[in-house]
Amino acid sequence: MSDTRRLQVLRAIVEDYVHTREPVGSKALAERHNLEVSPATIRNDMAHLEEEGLIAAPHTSAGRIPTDQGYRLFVDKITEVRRLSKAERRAMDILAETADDYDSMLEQTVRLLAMLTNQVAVIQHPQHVTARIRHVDIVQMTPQKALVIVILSSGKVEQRMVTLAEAVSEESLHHLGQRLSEQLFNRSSSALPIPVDTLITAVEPDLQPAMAVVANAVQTILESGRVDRIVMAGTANLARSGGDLGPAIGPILEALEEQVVLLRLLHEMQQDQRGLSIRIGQETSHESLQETAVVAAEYTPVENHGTGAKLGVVGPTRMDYGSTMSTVRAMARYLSRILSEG
Amino acid sequence: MSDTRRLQVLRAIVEDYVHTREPVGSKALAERHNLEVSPATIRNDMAHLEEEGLIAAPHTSAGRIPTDQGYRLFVDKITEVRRLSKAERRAMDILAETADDYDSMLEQTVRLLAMLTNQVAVIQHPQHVTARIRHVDIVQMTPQKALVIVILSSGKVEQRMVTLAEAVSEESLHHLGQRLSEQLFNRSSSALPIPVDTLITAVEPDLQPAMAVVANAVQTILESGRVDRIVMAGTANLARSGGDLGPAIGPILEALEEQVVLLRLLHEMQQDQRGLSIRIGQETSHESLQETAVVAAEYTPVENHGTGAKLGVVGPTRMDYGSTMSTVRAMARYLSRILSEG
DNA sequence: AATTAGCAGTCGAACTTATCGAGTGCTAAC
DNA sequence: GTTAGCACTCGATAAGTTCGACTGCTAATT
Repeated sequence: MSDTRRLQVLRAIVEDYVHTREPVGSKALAERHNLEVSPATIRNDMAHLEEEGLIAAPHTSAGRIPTDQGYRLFVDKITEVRRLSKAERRAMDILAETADDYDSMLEQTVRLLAMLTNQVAVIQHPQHVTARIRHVDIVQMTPQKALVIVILSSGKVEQRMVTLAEAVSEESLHHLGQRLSEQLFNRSSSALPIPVDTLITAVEPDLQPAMAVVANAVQTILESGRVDRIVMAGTANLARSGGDLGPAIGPILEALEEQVVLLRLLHEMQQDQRGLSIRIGQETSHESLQETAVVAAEYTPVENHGTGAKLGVVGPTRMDYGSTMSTVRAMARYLSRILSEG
Repeated sequence: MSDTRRLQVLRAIVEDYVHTREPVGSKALAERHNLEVSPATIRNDMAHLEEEGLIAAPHTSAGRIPTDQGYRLFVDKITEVRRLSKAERRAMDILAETADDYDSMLEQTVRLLAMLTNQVAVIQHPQHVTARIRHVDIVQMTPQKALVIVILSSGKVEQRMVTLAEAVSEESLHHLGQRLSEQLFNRSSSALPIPVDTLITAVEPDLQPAMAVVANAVQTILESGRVDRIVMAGTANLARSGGDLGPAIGPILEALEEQVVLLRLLHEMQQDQRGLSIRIGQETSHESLQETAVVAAEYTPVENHGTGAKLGVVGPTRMDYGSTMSTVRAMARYLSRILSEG
């Protein structure tokens, strides 16, 4: 028994099924792919594949479809990560030019990823962990309200409104901002907590209450920066991808809106040697995502592995893994590059 | 012929249909609502209503369902805007406490609105038009890159990365920021364009190229602030609301992701005397939204009518208008209040 | 003029039955 | 290890049937 032909058969099944959305039978396989053997032989192979749990038959008299394990093997051993098409490269290059601020950068990228893959795309907001404090600014909004703004080396700008116990002059606020900037400059945002007490005693007594409020706000900002967030695009692709997922689409959307689920999942996923992390069907270990697969890759502005955030797509298990994988990986590399450049 | 009873019949049809999702017949109506007339009489009324185009029968031998015009009449003349339940009030109050920065404020609100109405909720980002420049800040990121930050009186913080032709010291950048702050302070963000030339000539010659870049960035920021944006939540509710919208859900999601469509629609909608704007079915004049209705209301931090942004929900035409309308209106008022407070 | 009872007629939904054919597994021959 | 042949399975499709919820109309009633 030729073991490699079995894999060829599996590959053929996956490819055909992905393409036609219908269970594929031995005859069709023999015709469409030049395996150079008869349908009967293929049937034997299919029987083996079924025993190993790689494919399954919806009904006795129907063709076979890949199981989650089948897709897994396909993804791990069989498929090759494609090269990008010129059009895809072009789209990315164009994107690079129109990017200005941080948030819209991510937003545009996630849209592009959704378009290119025809799937739901997600990007995890980079965490602050490695970012350093670049500047702190305090702006008076009303006599008793002020906006505390923290700018990080990553280019991210965080803000928070605070209410002061009593009115503080604009100059004083500015002064406080300068103090904070000096004291916290280049401090890693993950080195917590900031020395609030020291900061307070370092200013004139009459400003100490204000400083307390403001310093706490900075602290809160840094903490909330560690909370993950996600930007998403292309949810319409879920529906468009056909009655494929059928009525399950509702729960999937719910799970996606429930960002926590996705974040946990992304967090758990380990990158393989190809620079991709993939979860298929039950591997997502989430009820509503049984019929979906997640293809993700890390992107990091610098070479600090482990803290990098992820980006990826969510689609039906029956997806074109080859092209999805390559697009996701390319997009991750691309985003890393852009972010490193500034 | 009692004209008011006809309306009662219409109301009953709308209510029953919204509740059961099934065409409602004369017999069922006579039983469930105490109209005190026989089914035959109701049939006569229904014939009239059908003539007027307010209801229609899917098949000859089926009950009637309201047409878009039927819903419209129902909304305009019949339904009353309900009061909020205690639970709803509570949810809003809790929200008020957890709000800190601008964006997450809107995000939380839109989620709450989606939850309360069980529909897709949208909030239009407030436009800058009435906001004034509060502060401009420039922070060095790398020797040749700087982040330009504009803080508006509304509390919104806008940012943009710029690349300088040649390295500029941190102090010089700061200096430029101060100049811009002074010159542009309290300038309405809609008063355009800013006097770039004047600003440039007001600084030392060696800083003029940098000033040019930076001033242009500010200009761009102010302009982009006039571009509308939308935050959205609860897309899963679209699917959950049952096969109701059926396969049409895909195009609807697409239309929603295409924010432009929604923005145009919201823009066109005029608020009625109750403080609500509603579009039903074809009134949306958008292909994919034929089966949906939009209920929106303006919210404004201050009493500058006309420039206020809108918030609302998108759902199937077959929705509970009464409760949706009240929730949307309450949320608009609530958001106005929060934003006015700071 | 409005209301009502009665009744014939319509038509989709749901159920039944029959047919068709793609696909399988098995056996025996190559 | 491969292949041809064959009996068998079973879902999908089509066609036919029944059932019942409704309607619209007419004629009687208030």
